[in-house]
Amino acid sequence: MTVQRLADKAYSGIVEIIKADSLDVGDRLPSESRLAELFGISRTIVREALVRLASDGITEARRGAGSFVKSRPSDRLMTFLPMAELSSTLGSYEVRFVLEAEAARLAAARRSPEEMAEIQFALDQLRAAMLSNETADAEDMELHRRIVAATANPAFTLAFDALTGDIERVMRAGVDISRSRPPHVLGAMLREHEMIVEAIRAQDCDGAALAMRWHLWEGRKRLMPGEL
Amino acid sequence: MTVQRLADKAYSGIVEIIKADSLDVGDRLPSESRLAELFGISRTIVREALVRLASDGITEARRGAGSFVKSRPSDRLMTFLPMAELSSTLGSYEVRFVLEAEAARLAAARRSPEEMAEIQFALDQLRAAMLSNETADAEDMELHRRIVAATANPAFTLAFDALTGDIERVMRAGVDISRSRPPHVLGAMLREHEMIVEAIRAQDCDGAALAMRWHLWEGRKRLMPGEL
DNA sequence: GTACTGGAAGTTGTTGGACAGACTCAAGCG
DNA sequence: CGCTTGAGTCTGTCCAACAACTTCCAGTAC
Repeated sequence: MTVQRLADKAYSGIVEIIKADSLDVGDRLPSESRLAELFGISRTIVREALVRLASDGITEARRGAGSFVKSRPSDRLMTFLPMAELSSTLGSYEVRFVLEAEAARLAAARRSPEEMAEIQFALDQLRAAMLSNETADAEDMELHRRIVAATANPAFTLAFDALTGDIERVMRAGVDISRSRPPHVLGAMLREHEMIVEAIRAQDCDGAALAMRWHLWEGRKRLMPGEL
Repeated sequence: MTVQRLADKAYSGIVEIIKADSLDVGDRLPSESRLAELFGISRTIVREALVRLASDGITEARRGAGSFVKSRPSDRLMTFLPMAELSSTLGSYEVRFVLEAEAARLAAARRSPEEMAEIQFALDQLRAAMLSNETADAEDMELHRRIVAATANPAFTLAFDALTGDIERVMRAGVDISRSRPPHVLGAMLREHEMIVEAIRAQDCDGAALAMRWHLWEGRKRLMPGEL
């Protein structure tokens, strides 16, 4: 895929160092000069690798002090996947239950004629693929995505893309799901939070869901008082 | 927050160029030397910015040819937001309703003592921040994230991070929420899809949600027959 | 003994120049 | 017209140096 430039090798080399020496979060990496010497490349290239590592949130450079581990890359490469493989396919369904069921409801309410046509087309494609091929994963996914898209709510699509692993789409979409801050009704907000936490502590499932729904509803009202 | 190093300025400068000159996907950027001259900095620093832009999937460098636009940053910064600004903050709430309410329910059921302690800690932090500062957005977000994390389901966390714009975390997580294909019970599967589409066509909201839930449930049973 | 000061050493940030390898494009040749 | 060739351009890599900053310790003042 990617051409293995020297900077790429340096990148994985540094990741390797973090894993092999089991450097913890906050630990200091060898200096740029040292790494350059170690890999037999120039410091310039080591810097390029470090810039990318920093951009990926794995390391952090402090001028005059050194580069430090910010989050361990092994967390995603080793610990995370194997352990959670099963539970995440299962877990993915868990999320899709609530997400896509609601998306289907909204799609039914809001779909435009054009979106309906696209959904129908995706269904036809799926039918054709199923009859001819053995697998029709792509068509299946496409139909689901069309339905989600018909909610006319980009946030739904965003969540769906994230769940189905379409990271590229996620990045291309609106990243700043604006975090506009509500006015200072801090007291009420804090109380709502406390109610949620209390329900979770008490393992009161319905109570927790209800409190969260209430909190989000109030937050939305605070954010845009006009809208209903 | 971030110290404005020269490379950071170069990064936004290049983004600015792409937007201002409305460079399209596939168009070529000015050469590194030209950019260096333009910004009044050395080529090395321009390269650092380009490395990050490439790592972010915005540009792509081809040796001997130049750097090219791979995906327009304006798509997320300009085109997307202004049009959908209101609807996406509102829309974000719509999704969070269903997602976080269910997350709170699961968190209540599954939280470990450690996770409960973390949730409590986040709440304390939020309280402290609210009393001292004007804004406590970060603490608010952190509390919500802790609750979602207590579902013990990485897919929930993934969707949450995507919705709150924490793309870095999304990418760091396990990207391949494996798309293991169910065995070929194609006939049943197709019929379920048709029911969903039919409900959406008829604008039968509850029917659509129900059909989708049914479909996902059956799909999960097909995927792992043992698990209930 | 303790607290402050100063400086030396080490590290990242930035610069300018240099060369190799790869691509582009057009002039020139068959 | 089609192909080759070569000049010009561009990215990839290296080097040597200086600036700005942090860390740490020795030495001094109290």
